[in-house]
Amino acid sequence: MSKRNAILASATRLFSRNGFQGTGMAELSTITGAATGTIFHHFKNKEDLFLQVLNDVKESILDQFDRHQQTRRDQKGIERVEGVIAFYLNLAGSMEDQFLILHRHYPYQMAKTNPVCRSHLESIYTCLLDIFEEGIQKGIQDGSVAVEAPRQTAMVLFAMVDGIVRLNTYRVYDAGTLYDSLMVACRRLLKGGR
Amino acid sequence: MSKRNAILASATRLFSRNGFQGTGMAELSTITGAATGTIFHHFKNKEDLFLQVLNDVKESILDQFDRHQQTRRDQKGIERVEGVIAFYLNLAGSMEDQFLILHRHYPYQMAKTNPVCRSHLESIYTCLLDIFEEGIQKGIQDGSVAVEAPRQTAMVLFAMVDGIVRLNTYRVYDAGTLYDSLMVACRRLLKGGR
DNA sequence: TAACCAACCGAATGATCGGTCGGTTTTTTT
DNA sequence: AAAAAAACCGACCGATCATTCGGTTGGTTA
Repeated sequence: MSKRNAILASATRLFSRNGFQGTGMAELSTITGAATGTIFHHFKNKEDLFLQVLNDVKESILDQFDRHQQTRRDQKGIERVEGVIAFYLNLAGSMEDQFLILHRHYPYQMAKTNPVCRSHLESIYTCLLDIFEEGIQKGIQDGSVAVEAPRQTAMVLFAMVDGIVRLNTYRVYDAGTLYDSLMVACRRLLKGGR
Repeated sequence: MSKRNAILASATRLFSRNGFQGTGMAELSTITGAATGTIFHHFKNKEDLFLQVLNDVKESILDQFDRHQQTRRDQKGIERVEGVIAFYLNLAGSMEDQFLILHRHYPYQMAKTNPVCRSHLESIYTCLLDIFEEGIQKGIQDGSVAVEAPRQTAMVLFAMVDGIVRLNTYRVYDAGTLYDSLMVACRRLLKGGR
């Protein structure tokens, strides 16, 4: 692996575990075996490095979901939504570091002043919400979903799923057993009262 | 106001806005007008200061919810839950700094090694989940709520509400218009399929 | 082979960090 | 009023921070 990629990989892990301010270039240098000079040869500063990491996070997450969207196109709307949720929960487990970066506060703080950062975050959330909404829309058409406002419902649904992932990450409570309850809640929410 | 309280108040604001590592004692000294020596006279170090802040956050949030629980005891279960959600959303707006600290990552990281920190966080989440669950239990008894697992449902409900608050804080999307959708989702979720 | 260039190195830099300490002022106690 | 205690001050400390810079290396091009 090239030094540049090694730096990016380790930076992803450090940023996710220790945050932006908690990650030191000296530490990164030790772990990767690259001199500090080398790091700054490839990335113009710490913020630039973080943006590259965020860009990779964006691309890998979007890539995963795009690939998932290609499968099982024959399912009913409600089944697609349930499939997306299951995929989301699974991905949050297998791409822990990437999701942890998104669950930290720093990116959103940086997004206030840095348009590149903001753009990455918007791309990710737009993609995720679109996927949820698409399933809902399809469900409305085939009768498997009964809601009035698809976009808002997609947001509420996303907030719920992502909230569960967070509860699980924080480990204040064991939320690992909540997946079934989450699915039940999803079905009730979409099939609607009455 | 005493210097100690001024330090605590400013520390709450700084920790919530800039995080633990992003908050400097020199900055805190400038803002409060207290010399750095004074800060360390009242708090033995930065971590201790943070724990005091977190303790205040815990006490004020628990106090607010305890007070809210004393009101409208005649309501049906479903109405109580809806009232709690409305109160939660309202509180997240009026106690922005306190909620922001809870939505940051640092406290949960610190909780892994610091039992005092962990205890504060557990108190808060236990209280909140108990309140949600209590409403659900009452609803099951009076027939206004139909779910099978009250505790798990309380967690899912909490994840949903807190997720909406986060979406609103991050401001990647305007979630301010989601409160109605959230209430609809809550009702569907509790009144059940069929 | 000479010139070039990107990758790489690590010592050095100034700024900033959390934290200390000896001393002064203010408040409380007696 | 005297003494004790608590609050407060700010210069100072060593460590660590992100970043710089002059120089070396190894492969590619002219």
